[in-house]
Amino acid sequence: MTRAFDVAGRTLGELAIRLRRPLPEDGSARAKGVVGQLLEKALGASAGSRNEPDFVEIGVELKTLPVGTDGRPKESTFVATVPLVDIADTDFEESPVWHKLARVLWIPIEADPDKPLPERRVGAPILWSPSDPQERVLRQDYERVAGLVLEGQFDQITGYLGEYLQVRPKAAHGGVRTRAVDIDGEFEWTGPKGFYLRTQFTTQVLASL
Amino acid sequence: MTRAFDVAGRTLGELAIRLRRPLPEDGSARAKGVVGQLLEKALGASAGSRNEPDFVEIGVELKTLPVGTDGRPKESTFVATVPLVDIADTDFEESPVWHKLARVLWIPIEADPDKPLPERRVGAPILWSPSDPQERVLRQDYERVAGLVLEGQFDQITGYLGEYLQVRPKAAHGGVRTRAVDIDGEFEWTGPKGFYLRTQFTTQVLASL
DNA sequence: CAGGATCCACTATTGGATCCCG
DNA sequence: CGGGATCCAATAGTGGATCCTG
Repeated sequence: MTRAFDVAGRTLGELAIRLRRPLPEDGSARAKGVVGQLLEKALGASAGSRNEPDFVEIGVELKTLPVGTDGRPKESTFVATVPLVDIADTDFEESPVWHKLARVLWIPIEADPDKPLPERRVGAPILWSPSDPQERVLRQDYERVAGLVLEGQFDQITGYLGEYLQVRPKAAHGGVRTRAVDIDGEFEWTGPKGFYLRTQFTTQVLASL
Repeated sequence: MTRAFDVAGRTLGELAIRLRRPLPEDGSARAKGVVGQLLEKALGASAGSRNEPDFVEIGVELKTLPVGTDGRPKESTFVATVPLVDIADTDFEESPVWHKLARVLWIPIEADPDKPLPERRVGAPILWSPSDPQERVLRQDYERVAGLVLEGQFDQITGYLGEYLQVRPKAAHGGVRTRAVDIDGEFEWTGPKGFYLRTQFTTQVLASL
């Protein structure tokens, strides 16, 4: 938290120079993900861990959150890939989704598309855990999807499902196929998918503070 | 209710013929309001009453409600004109808004824009009164507007105000001006306004049945 | 003009598609 | 490919403008 408050108020340009990392001028499609990775470095997150929080020792996941001039999130938040092969074996408590959402350090980032990336400022950090009601809804959303995966109903898994947690494609482009296991244990090809938090939900999280 | 159930399921064309009233073919801008007036005749509403329910004797207001193929309302519902001169003297209980909303006979009407007006069907009637929580919100929305009218803050009265009840222009066109009284008792010119129920709210009303 | 309403241009939302880095 | 995300075309929503009848 000390490190997080230290970067609060600084521009992305300042952070990039300090860390000797390149930073594109514009916040266009060419910059997807770079801000998240810049903040990981800036806060000293353990990089490259799999299905584990960014700060393994303290069980904290780092998430940057693009916010508009009104302070509200502009986009949904990627949480984790949907396991299309072995979701059967993971209860919610043991799922990557829960591991990542149990404790999140939210870092709001200015995201006015007209403002050059280096000039955008980092906001005040928020260390958050789901409330009990929030956890219940997240679990319900997760289990609904898990059930459909188990039944091999991959086509019924669309972005419309889920109150807080939704499922959307997660790939370089729509043509990417990955293997999944249907209810009979047979392989099937389908598009890779990811769990995302709806913007509505992260708006609610920020507003409650 | 007997009359209302009698017209349920019939087409607007059937009603028009029976009542010997003309009915435009298309549901375009040229037909605004005609369906409401057709149903008034069909159900024998007392016509031309001022700030009183359509069925004065039993205190029931008739409202047609355009619904899509999914059965949900497609438009907001006009309730009453905003009194810009003498709202000061009317508490919510004595207001035209409350007089009209205390008991409403909702008549859903098919409103697929591609379907000719005479072919559209009348739905099952719903006799409704606000629940206590609904009434509280309606009162709050009303009183907020009443307060602004009393202060002469006519420009602050926009469609954004109100959870269930909103205020929108009510005139033949934007250039129409009417007289209002400001906080000092002076006359001022402003656009005529009306109270409307948000589509969200009437959706909730229909869904609760 | 008042009562009965809908039209529609614009904004907000969003779900599917896409992009960067190592 | 997996982890970090945003883009954007299409849809849904809404507030101001407008239209009919008597």
